[in-house]
Amino acid sequence: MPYDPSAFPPFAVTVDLVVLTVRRHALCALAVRRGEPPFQGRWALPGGFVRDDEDLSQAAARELAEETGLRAHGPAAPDQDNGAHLEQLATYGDPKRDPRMRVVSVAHLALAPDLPAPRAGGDASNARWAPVEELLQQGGYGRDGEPVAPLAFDHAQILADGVERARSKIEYSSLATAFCPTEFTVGELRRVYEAVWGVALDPRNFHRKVTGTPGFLVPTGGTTTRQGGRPAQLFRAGGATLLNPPMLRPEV
Amino acid sequence: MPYDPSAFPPFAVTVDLVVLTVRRHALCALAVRRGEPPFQGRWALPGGFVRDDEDLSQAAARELAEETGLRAHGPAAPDQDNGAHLEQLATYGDPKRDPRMRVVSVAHLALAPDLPAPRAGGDASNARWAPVEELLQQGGYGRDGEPVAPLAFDHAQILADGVERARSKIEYSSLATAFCPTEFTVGELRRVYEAVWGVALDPRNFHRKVTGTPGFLVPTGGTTTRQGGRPAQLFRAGGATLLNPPMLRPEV
DNA sequence: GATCATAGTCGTCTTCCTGACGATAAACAC
DNA sequence: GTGTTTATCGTCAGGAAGACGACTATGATC
Repeated sequence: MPYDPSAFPPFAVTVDLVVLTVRRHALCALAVRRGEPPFQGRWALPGGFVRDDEDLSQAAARELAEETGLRAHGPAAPDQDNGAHLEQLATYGDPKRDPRMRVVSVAHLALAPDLPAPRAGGDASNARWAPVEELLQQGGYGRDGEPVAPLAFDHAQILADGVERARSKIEYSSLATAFCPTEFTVGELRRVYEAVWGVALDPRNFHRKVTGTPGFLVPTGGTTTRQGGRPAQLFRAGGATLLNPPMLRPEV
Repeated sequence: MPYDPSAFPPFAVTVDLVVLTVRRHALCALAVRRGEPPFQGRWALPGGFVRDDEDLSQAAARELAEETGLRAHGPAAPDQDNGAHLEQLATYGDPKRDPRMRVVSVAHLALAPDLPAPRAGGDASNARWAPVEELLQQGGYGRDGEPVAPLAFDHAQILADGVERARSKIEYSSLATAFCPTEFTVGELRRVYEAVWGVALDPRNFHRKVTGTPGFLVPTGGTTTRQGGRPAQLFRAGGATLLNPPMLRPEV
């Protein structure tokens, strides 16, 4: 693949990942600790260089597998396996976003169920699920009272954009099911919405809405009591990807 | 800005523009004729290399100004001047999308009122507004009976994605006003929706909807009869950017 | 084992929004 | 004036959502 380097400025192209999940009623993102400068020791989004023969989505899927072990499927594919939803988010190319050189980062958004434990090259201390609220508060203090350093590079902005994308997209699509295991209850799905939006939803109206939307949920016949209380029906994600009319996010 | 070329594969980064407008009741996109290989003589989306000191949005705004003379304003800025709306669309990086070398293109979407005549370096024959329907039909025949060559590179895909973005975004935002001049009537705005969606809307329900949504339209006090018939009130775009509840796109 | 707490599920009622469509208003062409 | 075109207001029925009451089926507690 010959080219004339004088004809255009050379760029490094990376993919960065906003991997979201819901743990303990909170929206969490995967963060990895940087092992080398710049921003050594700081938390950052997982990511890496795009290889010479890779498409952008391939690179993102590869990084996702390396960091979490999750297989990815695109926005169009159904939620058959236990993989994560993966889609392109946006591209960030400020000339000064990386002090070393000109780097353009194609950010991707991944939504995963709670199950997997993070693994960054097998070193658990260098990867963690952190509440997005905690990752986004600049210069504040975490739950343990330790001062919180902001994310490396422009990753706070990328994370914020990814969270906003997720928040708006579960309104009009069935994407919230990507946060759930293969089989789940209406209540578990509702808790996903509540965690992502940070609001409380009326269980009765929510139940009516999701069970009344054709193609959204398919009953599996089983029930579970894992949430306590009366046994709940188990559902699988249906074929519908678009919700019409959408799920309404409460105002304030 | 030193870097080690062996540490990562070098990429060329370009911006491509999907510039949409509404002319004669049809959604049209700006196309330029390629003057050199590959795809010499074929129509393509305007675009170019990102410069070494430019942000991506700056590069897109520069290309837009070069091709159309339009000033751009971002998604957040109000529609004060006569500029065009400009936002990032998506990034395309298939390893084989450009036969010469590895090129990653950050596509942007611009929405402009009808006014400007295209100018590609002053040569009008090398730039034109074409109905998107015509640009997207692969291997068909245009209105003049001439065979239509598909757009260069993956630009048909990019254009299709841009059109889809515009179609969905005018549902829940006030973005349709970006297709209108500073002052416009309800009927003109309705014709924008009809052209972008390719459907007919009920004038009475549309009028009730847009005038009843707070912050969407601000009456200027003037009237016009430029559409014929009874004089219509003139409006300016209001401060509201999000439409809640959204404008509903008819099914079928 | 009765009681309680918890979560799930079904209904009702009111309100808001939309789609369908009738009716009137104000310009222009002839 | 008559007809045509576009704008604007009004009415009505149907659907969806928010608020909330009521009942059900578990496990936990006394």
